Amino acid sequence: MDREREFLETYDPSVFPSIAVTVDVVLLTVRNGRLSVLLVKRGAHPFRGRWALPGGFVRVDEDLDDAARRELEEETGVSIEVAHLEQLRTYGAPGRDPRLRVVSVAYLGLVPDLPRPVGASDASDARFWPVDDLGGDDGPTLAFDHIHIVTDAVERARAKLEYTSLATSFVEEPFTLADLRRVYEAVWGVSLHPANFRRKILSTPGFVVPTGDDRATGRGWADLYRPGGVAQLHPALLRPTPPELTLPQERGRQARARKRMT
Amino acid sequence: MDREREFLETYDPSVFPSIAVTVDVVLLTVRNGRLSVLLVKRGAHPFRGRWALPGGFVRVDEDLDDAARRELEEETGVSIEVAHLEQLRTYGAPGRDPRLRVVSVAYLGLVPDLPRPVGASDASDARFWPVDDLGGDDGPTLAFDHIHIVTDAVERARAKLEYTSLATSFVEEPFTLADLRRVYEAVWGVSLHPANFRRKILSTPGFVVPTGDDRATGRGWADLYRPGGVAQLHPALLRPTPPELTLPQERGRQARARKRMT
DNA sequence: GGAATAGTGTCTTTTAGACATTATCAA
DNA sequence: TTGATAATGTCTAAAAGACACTATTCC
Repeated sequence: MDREREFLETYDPSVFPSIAVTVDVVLLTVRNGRLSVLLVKRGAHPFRGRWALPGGFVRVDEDLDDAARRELEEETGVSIEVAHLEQLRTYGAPGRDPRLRVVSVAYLGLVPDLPRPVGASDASDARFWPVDDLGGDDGPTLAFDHIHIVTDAVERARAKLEYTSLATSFVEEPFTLADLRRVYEAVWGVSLHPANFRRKILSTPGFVVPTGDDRATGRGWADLYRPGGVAQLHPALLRPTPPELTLPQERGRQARARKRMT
Repeated sequence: MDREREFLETYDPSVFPSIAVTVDVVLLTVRNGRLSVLLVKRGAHPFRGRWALPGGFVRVDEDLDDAARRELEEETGVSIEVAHLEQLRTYGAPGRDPRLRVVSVAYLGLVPDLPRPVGASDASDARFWPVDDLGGDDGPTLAFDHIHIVTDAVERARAKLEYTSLATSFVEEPFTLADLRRVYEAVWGVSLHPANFRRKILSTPGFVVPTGDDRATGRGWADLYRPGGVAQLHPALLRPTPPELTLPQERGRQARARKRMT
Protein backbone atom coordinates (compact mmCIF):
# COMPACT_ATOMS: atom_id res chain seq x y z
CA MET A 1 0.00 0.00 0.00
CA ASP A 2 1.35 3.37 -1.05
CA ARG A 3 -0.17 5.17 1.89
CA GLU A 4 1.48 2.68 4.21
CA ARG A 5 4.85 3.46 2.68
CA GLU A 6 4.12 7.14 3.08
CA PHE A 7 3.45 6.54 6.77
CA LEU A 8 6.80 4.88 7.25
CA GLU A 9 8.62 7.64 5.42
CA THR A 10 7.23 10.04 7.96
CA TYR A 11 9.61 8.84 10.57
CA ASP A 12 12.60 8.19 8.36
CA PRO A 13 13.19 11.29 6.25
CA SER A 14 16.14 9.69 4.47
CA VAL A 15 13.75 7.37 2.63
CA PHE A 16 11.94 9.83 0.37
CA PRO A 17 13.80 10.97 -2.74
CA SER A 18 16.47 13.59 -2.32
CA ILE A 19 15.25 16.55 -4.34
CA ALA A 20 16.44 20.12 -3.90
CA VAL A 21 13.87 22.94 -3.85
CA THR A 22 14.87 26.37 -5.13
CA VAL A 23 13.19 29.60 -6.14
CA ASP A 24 13.95 31.70 -9.22
CA VAL A 25 12.68 35.23 -9.80
CA VAL A 26 11.80 36.80 -13.14
CA LEU A 27 11.79 40.50 -12.32
CA LEU A 28 10.42 42.54 -15.20
CA THR A 29 10.47 46.27 -15.83
CA VAL A 30 10.13 48.67 -18.73
CA ARG A 31 13.37 50.56 -19.54
CA ASN A 32 13.71 52.88 -22.52
CA GLY A 33 10.46 51.56 -23.92
CA ARG A 34 11.59 47.94 -23.83
CA LEU A 35 10.43 45.11 -21.60
CA SER A 36 13.50 43.99 -19.65
CA VAL A 37 14.41 41.26 -17.18
CA LEU A 38 16.85 41.35 -14.28
CA LEU A 39 19.67 38.80 -14.65
CA VAL A 40 22.76 37.96 -12.59
CA LYS A 41 26.08 36.72 -13.87
CA ARG A 42 26.91 33.39 -12.28
CA GLY A 43 30.10 33.36 -10.24
CA ALA A 44 30.20 29.62 -9.68
CA HIS A 45 30.00 26.29 -11.40
CA PRO A 46 28.00 25.22 -13.32
CA PHE A 47 27.44 27.83 -16.06
CA ARG A 48 30.06 30.08 -14.44
CA GLY A 49 30.11 33.44 -16.21
CA ARG A 50 26.73 32.85 -17.85
CA TRP A 51 23.71 35.02 -17.11
CA ALA A 52 20.86 33.50 -15.12
CA LEU A 53 17.80 34.37 -13.06
CA PRO A 54 18.41 35.33 -9.45
CA GLY A 55 17.48 32.50 -7.14
CA GLY A 56 18.66 29.86 -4.72
CA PHE A 57 17.75 27.20 -2.22
CA VAL A 58 14.64 27.44 -0.08
CA ARG A 59 15.39 27.21 3.64
CA VAL A 60 13.69 24.47 5.57
CA ASP A 61 11.45 26.78 7.63
CA GLU A 62 10.97 29.48 5.04
CA ASP A 63 7.85 30.14 3.00
CA LEU A 64 8.33 30.06 -0.78
CA ASP A 65 7.37 33.71 -1.24
CA ASP A 66 9.83 34.75 1.46
CA ALA A 67 12.59 32.73 -0.18
CA ALA A 68 11.93 34.50 -3.50
CA ARG A 69 12.13 37.93 -1.87
CA ARG A 70 15.26 37.00 0.07
CA GLU A 71 17.16 35.62 -2.91
CA LEU A 72 16.23 38.62 -5.01
CA GLU A 73 17.50 40.99 -2.35
CA GLU A 74 20.68 38.98 -1.65
CA GLU A 75 21.73 38.64 -5.27
CA THR A 76 20.58 41.91 -6.78
CA GLY A 77 19.92 44.36 -3.96
CA VAL A 78 16.32 44.78 -5.10
CA SER A 79 13.80 44.67 -2.29
CA ILE A 80 10.21 44.65 -3.44
CA GLU A 81 7.99 45.34 -0.48
CA VAL A 82 5.38 47.21 -2.46
CA ALA A 83 5.84 45.84 -5.95
CA HIS A 84 3.96 42.91 -7.38
CA LEU A 85 5.34 39.40 -6.83
CA GLU A 86 3.39 36.28 -7.77
CA GLN A 87 4.15 32.64 -8.30
CA LEU A 88 4.64 31.78 -11.96
CA ARG A 89 5.00 28.00 -12.15
CA THR A 90 7.32 25.20 -11.05
CA TYR A 91 10.04 23.70 -13.22
CA GLY A 92 11.18 20.22 -12.30
CA ALA A 93 12.32 18.25 -15.34
CA PRO A 94 15.02 15.73 -14.41
CA GLY A 95 18.36 16.92 -15.74
CA ARG A 96 17.52 20.62 -15.84
CA ASP A 97 20.38 21.10 -13.35
CA PRO A 98 23.45 19.01 -14.17
CA ARG A 99 24.39 18.61 -10.51
CA LEU A 100 21.34 17.10 -8.89
CA ARG A 101 17.58 16.93 -9.11
CA VAL A 102 16.29 20.46 -8.58
CA VAL A 103 12.66 21.52 -8.49
CA SER A 104 12.46 25.27 -8.87
CA VAL A 105 9.46 27.40 -8.01
CA ALA A 106 9.58 30.41 -10.35
CA TYR A 107 8.19 33.82 -9.40
CA LEU A 108 7.18 36.77 -11.52
CA GLY A 109 7.86 40.26 -10.21
CA LEU A 110 6.97 43.63 -11.73
CA VAL A 111 8.67 46.90 -10.78
CA PRO A 112 8.89 50.44 -12.15
CA ASP A 113 12.15 51.39 -13.82
CA LEU A 114 14.66 51.43 -10.97
CA PRO A 115 16.83 54.54 -11.05
CA ARG A 116 19.53 53.12 -8.73
CA PRO A 117 21.94 50.59 -10.12
CA VAL A 118 21.18 47.09 -8.90
CA GLY A 119 23.24 44.08 -8.08
CA ALA A 120 26.74 43.20 -7.05
CA SER A 121 26.03 42.13 -3.48
CA ASP A 122 26.25 38.38 -3.94
CA ALA A 123 26.33 37.75 -7.66
CA SER A 124 29.36 38.92 -9.60
CA ASP A 125 27.17 41.22 -11.71
CA ALA A 126 23.52 42.08 -12.16
CA ARG A 127 21.68 44.13 -14.75
CA PHE A 128 18.49 44.42 -16.76
CA TRP A 129 18.42 42.96 -20.27
CA PRO A 130 15.74 43.62 -22.89
CA VAL A 131 13.88 40.35 -23.24
CA ASP A 132 13.92 40.60 -27.04
CA ASP A 133 17.71 40.48 -26.99
CA LEU A 134 18.02 37.23 -25.03
CA GLY A 135 19.68 34.51 -27.05
CA GLY A 136 20.43 36.93 -29.91
CA ASP A 137 23.58 38.73 -31.00
CA ASP A 138 23.04 41.63 -28.60
CA GLY A 139 22.11 39.61 -25.53
CA PRO A 140 23.23 36.69 -23.41
CA THR A 141 22.38 33.02 -23.65
CA LEU A 142 20.89 32.02 -20.34
CA ALA A 143 21.99 29.22 -18.03
CA PHE A 144 19.90 26.12 -17.23
CA ASP A 145 16.36 26.27 -18.66
CA HIS A 146 16.00 29.89 -17.62
CA ILE A 147 15.12 31.10 -21.10
CA HIS A 148 11.97 29.00 -20.95
CA ILE A 149 11.09 30.46 -17.58
CA VAL A 150 11.53 33.98 -18.92
CA THR A 151 9.40 33.15 -21.95
CA ASP A 152 6.62 31.86 -19.72
CA ALA A 153 6.91 34.91 -17.48
CA VAL A 154 6.63 37.33 -20.39
CA GLU A 155 3.57 35.53 -21.71
CA ARG A 156 2.01 35.62 -18.23
CA ALA A 157 2.70 39.35 -17.96
CA ARG A 158 1.24 39.98 -21.41
CA ALA A 159 -1.90 38.05 -20.58
CA LYS A 160 -2.41 39.61 -17.16
CA LEU A 161 -2.18 43.12 -18.57
CA GLU A 162 -5.40 42.34 -20.39
CA TYR A 163 -7.63 41.53 -17.47
CA THR A 164 -5.90 42.99 -14.41
CA SER A 165 -4.59 46.40 -13.41
CA LEU A 166 -1.02 45.06 -13.17
CA ALA A 167 0.26 47.58 -15.71
CA THR A 168 0.30 50.17 -12.92
CA SER A 169 2.99 48.09 -11.17
CA PHE A 170 5.36 49.10 -13.97
CA VAL A 171 5.08 52.85 -13.37
CA GLU A 172 5.79 55.15 -10.43
CA GLU A 173 2.77 57.02 -9.19
CA PRO A 174 1.45 59.46 -10.06
CA PHE A 175 1.57 58.67 -13.75
CA THR A 176 0.07 60.01 -16.96
CA LEU A 177 -2.07 57.98 -19.30
CA ALA A 178 0.78 58.18 -21.81
CA ASP A 179 3.09 56.55 -19.21
CA LEU A 180 0.59 53.75 -18.83
CA ARG A 181 0.14 53.41 -22.56
CA ARG A 182 3.89 53.08 -23.08
CA VAL A 183 3.85 50.16 -20.62
CA TYR A 184 1.24 48.34 -22.68
CA GLU A 185 3.10 49.12 -25.89
CA ALA A 186 6.41 47.83 -24.51
CA VAL A 187 4.99 44.66 -22.98
CA TRP A 188 2.73 43.77 -25.89
CA GLY A 189 5.15 45.01 -28.55
CA VAL A 190 2.47 46.96 -30.38
CA SER A 191 1.51 50.60 -30.79
CA LEU A 192 -1.85 51.73 -29.48
CA HIS A 193 -4.08 54.61 -30.52
CA PRO A 194 -3.76 57.21 -27.73
CA ALA A 195 -7.36 58.37 -28.03
CA ASN A 196 -8.93 54.91 -27.87
CA PHE A 197 -6.55 53.86 -25.10
CA ARG A 198 -7.61 56.85 -23.02
CA ARG A 199 -11.28 56.10 -23.53
CA LYS A 200 -10.90 52.47 -22.53
CA ILE A 201 -8.83 53.16 -19.42
CA LEU A 202 -11.16 55.87 -18.15
CA SER A 203 -14.30 53.84 -18.88
CA THR A 204 -13.02 50.91 -16.83
CA PRO A 205 -14.33 51.58 -13.32
CA GLY A 206 -11.67 51.64 -10.62
CA PHE A 207 -8.65 51.23 -12.86
CA VAL A 208 -7.18 54.69 -12.27
CA VAL A 209 -8.30 57.76 -10.34
CA PRO A 210 -7.23 61.31 -11.22
CA THR A 211 -5.08 63.08 -8.65
CA GLY A 212 -6.31 66.49 -9.84
CA ASP A 213 -2.79 67.59 -10.72
CA ASP A 214 -1.11 67.67 -14.09
CA ARG A 215 2.45 67.59 -15.30
CA ALA A 216 4.33 69.32 -18.10
CA THR A 217 5.33 66.71 -20.62
CA GLY A 218 7.34 68.80 -23.06
CA ARG A 219 4.35 69.18 -25.36
CA GLY A 220 1.43 70.41 -23.33
CA TRP A 221 0.15 69.27 -19.95
CA ALA A 222 -0.96 65.75 -19.04
CA ASP A 223 -3.39 64.83 -16.25
CA LEU A 224 -1.94 62.69 -13.48
CA TYR A 225 -3.47 59.49 -12.14
CA ARG A 226 -3.02 56.96 -9.38
CA PRO A 227 -4.02 53.26 -9.27
CA GLY A 228 -7.72 52.94 -8.55
CA GLY A 229 -7.46 49.90 -6.32
CA VAL A 230 -9.34 47.48 -8.53
CA ALA A 231 -7.38 44.29 -9.30
CA GLN A 232 -9.54 42.68 -11.99
CA LEU A 233 -10.55 44.78 -14.95
CA HIS A 234 -14.08 44.62 -16.25
CA PRO A 235 -14.37 44.90 -19.15
CA ALA A 236 -10.93 43.56 -20.05
CA LEU A 237 -8.43 45.49 -22.14
CA LEU A 238 -7.77 43.01 -24.90
CA ARG A 239 -4.66 42.96 -27.05
CA PRO A 240 -5.20 43.99 -30.68
CA THR A 241 -6.12 40.84 -32.66
CA PRO A 242 -3.59 38.18 -31.65
CA PRO A 243 -1.98 37.12 -34.95
CA GLU A 244 -1.92 33.38 -34.18
CA LEU A 245 -5.66 33.38 -33.55
CA THR A 246 -6.85 35.16 -36.68
CA LEU A 247 -7.79 32.68 -39.37
CA PRO A 248 -7.73 34.36 -42.78
CA GLN A 249 -10.33 32.03 -44.23
CA GLU A 250 -12.71 32.92 -41.43
CA ARG A 251 -12.21 36.60 -42.09
CA GLY A 252 -13.11 35.87 -45.70
CA ARG A 253 -16.25 34.10 -44.57
CA GLN A 254 -17.29 37.04 -42.41
CA ALA A 255 -16.66 39.49 -45.23
CA ARG A 256 -18.78 37.41 -47.62
CA ALA A 257 -21.55 37.22 -45.04
CA ARG A 258 -21.50 41.00 -44.72
CA LYS A 259 -21.63 41.42 -48.48
CA ARG A 260 -24.66 39.16 -48.76
CA MET A 261 -26.57 41.26 -46.29
CA THR A 262 -26.13 44.57 -48.10
CA MET B 1 29.31 34.30 -1.00
CA ASP B 2 26.03 32.55 -1.60
CA ARG B 3 27.12 31.18 -4.96
CA GLU B 4 30.23 29.75 -3.33
CA ARG B 5 28.06 27.89 -0.85
CA GLU B 6 25.90 26.65 -3.68
CA PHE B 7 29.01 25.29 -5.37
CA LEU B 8 29.96 23.33 -2.27
CA GLU B 9 26.45 21.97 -1.85
CA THR B 10 26.80 20.49 -5.30
CA TYR B 11 29.06 17.80 -4.07
CA ASP B 12 27.52 17.25 -0.68
CA PRO B 13 23.78 16.72 -1.13
CA SER B 14 23.22 16.35 2.60
CA VAL B 15 23.93 20.06 3.07
CA PHE B 16 20.92 21.60 1.34
CA PRO B 17 17.67 21.66 3.30
CA SER B 18 15.70 18.43 3.48
CA ILE B 19 12.40 19.20 1.79
CA ALA B 20 10.03 16.62 0.37
CA VAL B 21 8.48 17.22 -3.06
CA THR B 22 5.03 15.82 -3.78
CA VAL B 23 2.32 16.22 -6.40
CA ASP B 24 -1.41 16.58 -5.78
CA VAL B 25 -4.08 16.33 -8.45
CA VAL B 26 -7.38 18.20 -8.55
CA LEU B 27 -9.41 16.19 -11.04
CA LEU B 28 -12.64 17.97 -11.94
CA THR B 29 -15.67 16.70 -13.79
CA VAL B 30 -19.34 17.61 -14.20
CA ARG B 31 -21.71 15.01 -12.72
CA ASN B 32 -25.45 15.51 -12.55
CA GLY B 33 -25.03 19.14 -13.43
CA ARG B 34 -22.61 19.82 -10.59
CA LEU B 35 -18.88 20.55 -10.70
CA SER B 36 -17.22 17.74 -8.74
CA VAL B 37 -13.74 16.83 -7.58
CA LEU B 38 -12.13 13.41 -7.17
CA LEU B 39 -11.04 12.71 -3.59
CA VAL B 40 -9.50 9.72 -1.82
CA LYS B 41 -10.03 8.64 1.75
CA ARG B 42 -6.72 8.53 3.57
CA GLY B 43 -5.76 5.14 4.96
CA ALA B 44 -2.75 6.31 6.93
CA HIS B 45 -1.61 8.85 9.47
CA PRO B 46 -1.87 11.83 9.50
CA PHE B 47 -5.52 12.71 8.78
CA ARG B 48 -6.38 8.98 8.62
CA GLY B 49 -9.95 8.53 7.43
CA ARG B 50 -10.18 12.10 6.13
CA TRP B 51 -10.73 12.88 2.46
CA ALA B 52 -7.84 14.37 0.51
CA LEU B 53 -6.55 14.97 -3.00
CA PRO B 54 -4.81 12.05 -4.68
CA GLY B 55 -1.06 12.56 -4.67
CA GLY B 56 2.29 11.46 -3.37
CA PHE B 57 6.05 11.75 -3.53
CA VAL B 58 7.84 12.62 -6.74
CA ARG B 59 10.49 10.05 -7.67
CA VAL B 60 14.02 11.27 -8.10
CA ASP B 61 14.16 10.69 -11.87
CA GLU B 62 10.54 11.38 -12.66
CA ASP B 63 9.13 14.46 -14.33
CA LEU B 64 6.48 16.34 -12.36
CA ASP B 65 3.74 15.75 -14.93
CA ASP B 66 4.52 12.02 -14.97
CA ALA B 67 4.37 11.88 -11.19
CA ALA B 68 0.95 13.50 -11.24
CA ARG B 69 -0.37 11.00 -13.79
CA ARG B 70 1.15 8.06 -11.91
CA GLU B 71 -0.23 9.02 -8.52
CA LEU B 72 -3.67 9.63 -9.99
CA GLU B 73 -3.67 6.22 -11.61
CA GLU B 74 -2.27 4.44 -8.55
CA GLU B 75 -4.70 5.93 -6.08
CA THR B 76 -7.88 6.22 -8.11
CA GLY B 77 -7.53 4.04 -11.20
CA VAL B 78 -8.05 7.06 -13.45
CA SER B 79 -5.63 7.24 -16.34
CA ILE B 80 -5.84 10.43 -18.34
CA GLU B 81 -3.95 9.98 -21.56
CA VAL B 82 -6.25 12.17 -23.59
CA ALA B 83 -7.79 14.44 -20.99
CA HIS B 84 -6.44 17.81 -20.01
CA LEU B 85 -3.81 18.02 -17.24
CA GLU B 86 -1.98 21.23 -16.39
CA GLN B 87 0.09 22.52 -13.54
CA LEU B 88 -1.94 24.64 -11.12
CA ARG B 89 0.52 26.09 -8.62
CA THR B 90 2.88 25.01 -5.85
CA TYR B 91 2.00 24.99 -2.18
CA GLY B 92 4.90 25.10 0.24
CA ALA B 93 4.00 26.90 3.47
CA PRO B 94 6.01 25.52 6.40
CA GLY B 95 3.71 23.45 8.61
CA ARG B 96 1.17 22.55 5.93
CA ASP B 97 2.15 18.92 6.57
CA PRO B 98 2.57 18.09 10.28
CA ARG B 99 5.25 15.50 9.58
CA LEU B 100 7.91 17.33 7.64
CA ARG B 101 8.46 20.17 5.22
CA VAL B 102 6.54 19.29 2.08
CA VAL B 103 6.42 21.34 -1.10
CA SER B 104 3.56 20.12 -3.23
CA VAL B 105 3.13 20.84 -6.93
CA ALA B 106 -0.62 20.83 -7.58
CA TYR B 107 -2.13 19.83 -10.93
CA LEU B 108 -5.52 20.53 -12.44
CA GLY B 109 -7.15 17.83 -14.55
CA LEU B 110 -10.43 17.91 -16.46
CA VAL B 111 -12.31 14.80 -17.57
CA PRO B 112 -15.77 13.94 -18.89
CA ASP B 113 -18.12 12.24 -16.46
CA LEU B 114 -16.56 8.80 -15.96
CA PRO B 115 -19.12 6.00 -16.29
CA ARG B 116 -16.92 3.38 -14.60
CA PRO B 117 -16.51 3.54 -10.83
CA VAL B 118 -13.11 4.86 -9.84
CA GLY B 119 -10.75 4.19 -7.01
CA ALA B 120 -10.02 1.48 -4.52
CA SER B 121 -6.66 0.39 -5.95
CA ASP B 122 -4.38 2.04 -3.41
CA ALA B 123 -6.49 4.40 -1.38
CA SER B 124 -9.12 2.94 0.91
CA ASP B 125 -11.84 4.74 -1.03
CA ALA B 126 -12.19 7.18 -3.89
CA ARG B 127 -15.15 9.14 -5.25
CA PHE B 128 -16.26 12.40 -6.76
CA TRP B 129 -17.68 15.08 -4.46
CA PRO B 130 -19.55 18.18 -5.61
CA VAL B 131 -17.23 21.09 -4.87
CA ASP B 132 -20.06 23.12 -3.36
CA ASP B 133 -20.53 20.48 -0.67
CA LEU B 134 -16.93 20.49 0.59
CA GLY B 135 -16.70 21.63 4.18
CA GLY B 136 -20.51 21.72 4.53
CA ASP B 137 -23.02 19.40 6.16
CA ASP B 138 -23.28 17.17 3.07
CA GLY B 139 -19.58 16.93 2.28
CA PRO B 140 -16.23 16.13 3.85
CA THR B 141 -13.69 18.41 5.48
CA LEU B 142 -10.46 17.99 3.60
CA ALA B 143 -7.04 17.04 5.01
CA PHE B 144 -4.01 19.35 5.00
CA ASP B 145 -4.56 22.60 3.05
CA HIS B 146 -6.31 20.74 0.27
CA ILE B 147 -9.46 22.84 0.46
CA HIS B 148 -7.39 25.85 -0.59
CA ILE B 149 -5.93 23.92 -3.49
CA VAL B 150 -9.40 22.90 -4.65
CA THR B 151 -10.60 26.50 -4.35
CA ASP B 152 -7.72 27.71 -6.51
CA ALA B 153 -8.34 24.94 -9.02
CA VAL B 154 -12.01 25.79 -9.37
CA GLU B 155 -11.21 29.45 -9.90
CA ARG B 156 -8.61 28.51 -12.51
CA ALA B 157 -11.14 26.31 -14.32
CA ARG B 158 -13.78 29.05 -14.22
CA ALA B 159 -11.35 31.58 -15.64
CA LYS B 160 -9.97 29.31 -18.37
CA LEU B 161 -13.45 28.49 -19.64
CA GLU B 162 -13.68 32.13 -20.64
CA TYR B 163 -10.73 32.36 -22.99
CA THR B 164 -9.89 28.77 -23.92
CA SER B 165 -11.76 25.83 -25.41
CA LEU B 166 -11.20 23.75 -22.25
CA ALA B 167 -14.93 23.25 -21.74
CA THR B 168 -14.79 20.53 -24.39
CA SER B 169 -12.53 18.50 -22.05
CA PHE B 170 -15.56 18.04 -19.80
CA VAL B 171 -17.71 16.29 -22.43
CA GLU B 172 -17.37 13.14 -24.51
CA GLU B 173 -17.31 13.76 -28.22
CA PRO B 174 -19.40 14.15 -30.18
CA PHE B 175 -21.46 16.52 -28.09
CA THR B 176 -24.41 18.84 -28.56
CA LEU B 177 -24.31 22.55 -27.87
CA ALA B 178 -26.65 21.90 -24.96
CA ASP B 179 -24.06 19.50 -23.49
CA LEU B 180 -21.45 22.21 -23.77
CA ARG B 181 -23.76 24.82 -22.31
CA ARG B 182 -24.48 22.63 -19.30
CA VAL B 183 -20.72 22.48 -18.65
CA TYR B 184 -20.49 26.26 -18.55
CA GLU B 185 -23.56 26.47 -16.35
CA ALA B 186 -22.21 23.90 -13.88
CA VAL B 187 -18.70 25.35 -13.66
CA TRP B 188 -19.79 28.98 -13.49
CA GLY B 189 -22.88 28.30 -11.42
CA VAL B 190 -25.11 30.41 -13.66
CA SER B 191 -27.79 29.80 -16.26
CA LEU B 192 -27.13 30.91 -19.82
CA HIS B 193 -29.50 31.88 -22.62
CA PRO B 194 -29.43 28.95 -25.08
CA ALA B 195 -29.86 31.13 -28.16
CA ASN B 196 -27.12 33.59 -27.30
CA PHE B 197 -24.82 30.79 -26.19
CA ARG B 198 -25.26 29.07 -29.54
CA ARG B 199 -24.51 32.25 -31.45
CA LYS B 200 -21.35 32.92 -29.47
CA ILE B 201 -19.98 29.39 -29.76
CA LEU B 202 -20.61 29.14 -33.49
CA SER B 203 -19.24 32.63 -34.20
CA THR B 204 -15.97 31.80 -32.47
CA PRO B 205 -13.77 30.42 -35.25
CA GLY B 206 -12.34 26.97 -34.58
CA PHE B 207 -14.09 26.33 -31.26
CA VAL B 208 -16.30 23.48 -32.50
CA VAL B 209 -16.91 21.83 -35.88
CA PRO B 210 -20.17 20.09 -36.83
CA THR B 211 -19.93 16.37 -37.45
CA GLY B 212 -22.93 16.44 -39.77
CA ASP B 213 -24.86 14.04 -37.56
CA ASP B 214 -27.54 14.77 -35.04
CA ARG B 215 -28.89 13.03 -31.98
CA ALA B 216 -32.37 12.59 -30.51
CA THR B 217 -32.48 14.46 -27.22
CA GLY B 218 -35.95 13.58 -26.00
CA ARG B 219 -37.36 16.82 -27.37
CA GLY B 220 -36.31 17.18 -30.97
CA TRP B 221 -32.96 16.60 -32.63
CA ALA B 222 -29.70 18.32 -31.74
CA ASP B 223 -26.73 18.80 -34.09
CA LEU B 224 -23.52 17.11 -32.99
CA TYR B 225 -20.12 18.78 -32.75
CA ARG B 226 -16.50 17.95 -32.12
CA PRO B 227 -13.69 20.16 -30.72
CA GLY B 228 -12.40 22.46 -33.43
CA GLY B 229 -8.75 22.28 -32.44
CA VAL B 230 -8.33 25.90 -31.40
CA ALA B 231 -6.98 26.32 -27.86
CA GLN B 232 -7.41 30.05 -27.30
CA LEU B 233 -10.79 31.59 -27.96
CA HIS B 234 -11.06 34.88 -29.77
CA PRO B 235 -13.23 36.62 -28.94
CA ALA B 236 -13.45 35.31 -25.38
CA LEU B 237 -16.64 33.93 -23.86
CA LEU B 238 -16.91 36.10 -20.78
CA ARG B 239 -18.87 35.18 -17.66
CA PRO B 240 -22.04 37.25 -17.11
CA THR B 241 -21.08 40.34 -15.08
CA PRO B 242 -18.99 39.06 -12.15
CA PRO B 243 -20.81 40.35 -9.04
CA GLU B 244 -17.66 41.32 -7.14
CA LEU B 245 -16.54 43.56 -9.97
CA THR B 246 -19.73 45.51 -10.55
CA LEU B 247 -19.65 48.79 -8.70
CA PRO B 248 -23.20 50.09 -8.25
CA GLN B 249 -22.13 53.71 -8.05
CA GLU B 250 -20.27 53.41 -11.36
CA ARG B 251 -23.36 51.97 -13.01
CA GLY B 252 -25.20 55.02 -11.69
CA ARG B 253 -22.58 57.28 -13.21
CA GLN B 254 -22.90 55.64 -16.60
CA ALA B 255 -26.68 55.88 -16.49
CA ARG B 256 -26.49 59.59 -15.67
CA ALA B 257 -24.04 60.15 -18.50
CA ARG B 258 -26.43 58.45 -20.91
CA LYS B 259 -29.29 60.60 -19.65
CA ARG B 260 -27.35 63.80 -20.20
CA MET B 261 -26.72 62.91 -23.83
CA THR B 262 -30.36 62.37 -24.78
C1' DG C 1 -53.05 20.00 -26.19
C1' DG C 2 -49.24 21.46 -23.09
C1' DA C 3 -44.46 21.51 -21.86
C1' DA C 4 -39.75 21.39 -22.98
C1' DT C 5 -36.03 21.83 -26.15
C1' DA C 6 -33.43 22.83 -30.80
C1' DG C 7 -32.67 26.14 -34.06
C1' DT C 8 -33.27 30.81 -36.42
C1' DG C 9 -34.03 35.61 -36.52
C1' DT C 10 -34.50 40.51 -34.80
C1' DC C 11 -33.83 44.58 -32.03
C1' DT C 12 -31.21 47.53 -28.76
C1' DT C 13 -27.23 48.73 -26.14
C1' DT C 14 -22.46 48.65 -25.49
C1' DT C 15 -17.83 48.57 -26.96
C1' DA C 16 -13.90 48.70 -30.20
C1' DG C 17 -11.43 50.74 -33.88
C1' DA C 18 -10.45 54.52 -37.08
C1' DC C 19 -10.17 59.17 -37.60
C1' DA C 20 -10.96 64.38 -37.14
C1' DT C 21 -10.30 68.52 -34.33
C1' DT C 22 -8.43 71.80 -31.02
C1' DA C 23 -5.03 73.41 -27.69
C1' DT C 24 -0.42 73.64 -25.99
C1' DC C 25 4.44 73.72 -25.96
C1' DA C 26 9.40 72.93 -27.89
C1' DA C 27 12.74 73.48 -31.36
C1' DT D 1 6.21 78.10 -38.19
C1' DT D 2 6.37 73.32 -37.78
C1' DG D 3 5.95 69.17 -35.37
C1' DA D 4 4.66 66.38 -31.54
C1' DT D 5 1.55 65.47 -27.89
C1' DA D 6 -2.77 65.88 -24.76
C1' DA D 7 -7.53 65.85 -24.68
C1' DT D 8 -12.19 65.59 -26.73
C1' DG D 9 -15.53 64.26 -30.10
C1' DT D 10 -17.61 61.55 -34.09
C1' DC D 11 -18.64 57.73 -37.10
C1' DT D 12 -18.94 52.74 -38.22
C1' DA D 13 -18.74 47.95 -37.30
C1' DA D 14 -18.74 44.27 -34.16
C1' DA D 15 -20.44 41.96 -30.21
C1' DA D 16 -23.55 41.12 -26.18
C1' DG D 17 -27.99 40.71 -24.16
C1' DA D 18 -32.98 40.23 -24.40
C1' DC D 19 -36.60 38.31 -26.68
C1' DA D 20 -39.82 36.45 -30.43
C1' DC D 21 -40.91 32.64 -33.33
C1' DT D 22 -41.10 27.93 -35.46
C1' DA D 23 -40.45 22.98 -35.42
C1' DT D 24 -40.13 18.75 -33.05
C1' DT D 25 -40.93 15.38 -29.56
C1' DC D 26 -42.60 13.46 -25.06
C1' DC D 27 -46.21 13.32 -21.71
